[in-house]
Amino acid sequence: MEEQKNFYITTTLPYVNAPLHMGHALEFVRADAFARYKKLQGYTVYFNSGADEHGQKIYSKALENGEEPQTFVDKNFEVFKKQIESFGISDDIHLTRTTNAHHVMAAQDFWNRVNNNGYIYKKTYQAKYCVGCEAEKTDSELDENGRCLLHPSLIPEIINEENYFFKFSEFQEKLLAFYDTKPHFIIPEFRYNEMKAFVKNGLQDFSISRVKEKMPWGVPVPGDDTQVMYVWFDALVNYISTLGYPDIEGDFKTFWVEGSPTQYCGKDNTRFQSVMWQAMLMAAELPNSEQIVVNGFITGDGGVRMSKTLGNVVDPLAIATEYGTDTLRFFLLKEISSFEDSPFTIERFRDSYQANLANGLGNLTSRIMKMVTNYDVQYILPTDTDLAEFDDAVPEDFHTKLDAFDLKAGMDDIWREVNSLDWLIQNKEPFKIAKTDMAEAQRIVGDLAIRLYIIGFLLQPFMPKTAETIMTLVKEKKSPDKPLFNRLEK
RNA sequence: GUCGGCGUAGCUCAGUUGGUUAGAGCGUAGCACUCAUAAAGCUAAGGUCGGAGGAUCGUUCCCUCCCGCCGACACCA
Repeated sequence: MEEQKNFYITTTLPYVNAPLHMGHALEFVRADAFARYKKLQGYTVYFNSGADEHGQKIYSKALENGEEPQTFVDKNFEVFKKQIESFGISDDIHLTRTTNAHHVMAAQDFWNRVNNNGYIYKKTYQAKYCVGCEAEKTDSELDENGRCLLHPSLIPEIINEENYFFKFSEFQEKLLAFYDTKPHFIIPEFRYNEMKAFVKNGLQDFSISRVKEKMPWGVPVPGDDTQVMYVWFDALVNYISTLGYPDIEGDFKTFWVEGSPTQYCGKDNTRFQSVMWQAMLMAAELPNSEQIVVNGFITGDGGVRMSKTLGNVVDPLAIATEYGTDTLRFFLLKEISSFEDSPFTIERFRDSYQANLANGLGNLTSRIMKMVTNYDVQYILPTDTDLAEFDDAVPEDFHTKLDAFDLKAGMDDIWREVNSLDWLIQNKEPFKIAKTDMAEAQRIVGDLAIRLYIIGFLLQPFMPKTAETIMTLVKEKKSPDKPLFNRLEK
């Protein structure tokens, strides 16, 4: 019997107090494309995402709206589901909610496990609190004088409170040893180097709870009803609570232990996923993640940050609505750098759409399929199984690039194939040959149709609807009754 | 401040383990074709490879310095 191939992939869980932005879309679309790619390779895939629904920001926002926090997050979760639908995310995605009863139980179990192993203790935590913001501030949110950036006239209050702490400091050596065994644990490499440097600099214990009196909206700390968990022991545990943890048989075994757990995240999240979460897993004596893939940020023109003030924000939902889900996916996967910061502007988006989809892939499909129908071309298509093993059909290094999470490079390969088919038609001129030698024209067009089919096949993880449309047209020997991608007027 | 990275055609980026004319895609201009969404194809214009100095027979690619940009240096999902 063939060996069972399992694969687990997850995104980070967005906060659901605001609409998803382009960076979220990027993370969802990349993880989804990779999940689809693995499925095509015969893996049984568990694709996880969800919503982080606890914490101060959500609690405050709910109160502002005069709603119960649970009502507020319930409502937002529905909105969230609609939003990721417009990103073309696979139907079989598993969505974890951190307010879900099983997750709450799992977070508490995880806490107990770490606590029983002796890695949790209580001590005084000093937080800086800005009265103007009514929120705790981190050092990076304060200026060089220790003042809040938004309220520089106020001196932040120092709040002393008893919190539970995680003995992060005990994991420096273990983490470094773990990293030594995993040369590609964090992708790209320069992020890995940053994290190694961070760990080598020494680790300090971090606080993992808050006083319930001040912030009741969280998972209760087991055995202490005066405290709730802070984000780490709550949200991060979703990656395994979704798999049925604390049951460590079943899906947990299949996908976390044997499924090469792979986590996508934005670059601001690298440390949480690849250092803190890994130490937490070690403390719980559970297996570590297999790989952390770190995206860059999406910027406005010229690499500047997107902001309402600058008016350069591009809303992924608006793009999906106006141009289609696959077009949004296309741009994110083909034109946004796989690992570095990258600009998304409507002008770039439209330029790329026109060149690669309307004039490129869409037009190519029309011209080939029109000849197929006009010349009554016959051909035999490879089966999907053939294609999966038919290396000649796949651009060289295509799999190597995708396996290294360079999805953009894979897309570039596919478009090289699109361009070469356009070139072949112009170069061989089957439309001229058809006038004198129909058999030869049919042979040429038949080859083109098969190669177009392969493009459709390769495109499945990236642009699932378009891929299906192309494969169906070629299978049924039909020319499209309308353009796949309409040209844009200038 | 410490550590790391980057600066190559209008734009986004490849590349060179130093060696004759520096590449791609998009955009721009021209030619030409007709199967196609007036699309595709061909051709062309466009670069002192951030600046200065050094090592070398020779460097955009090595070394030093300078200028500019970015990231990490913890409690930010």
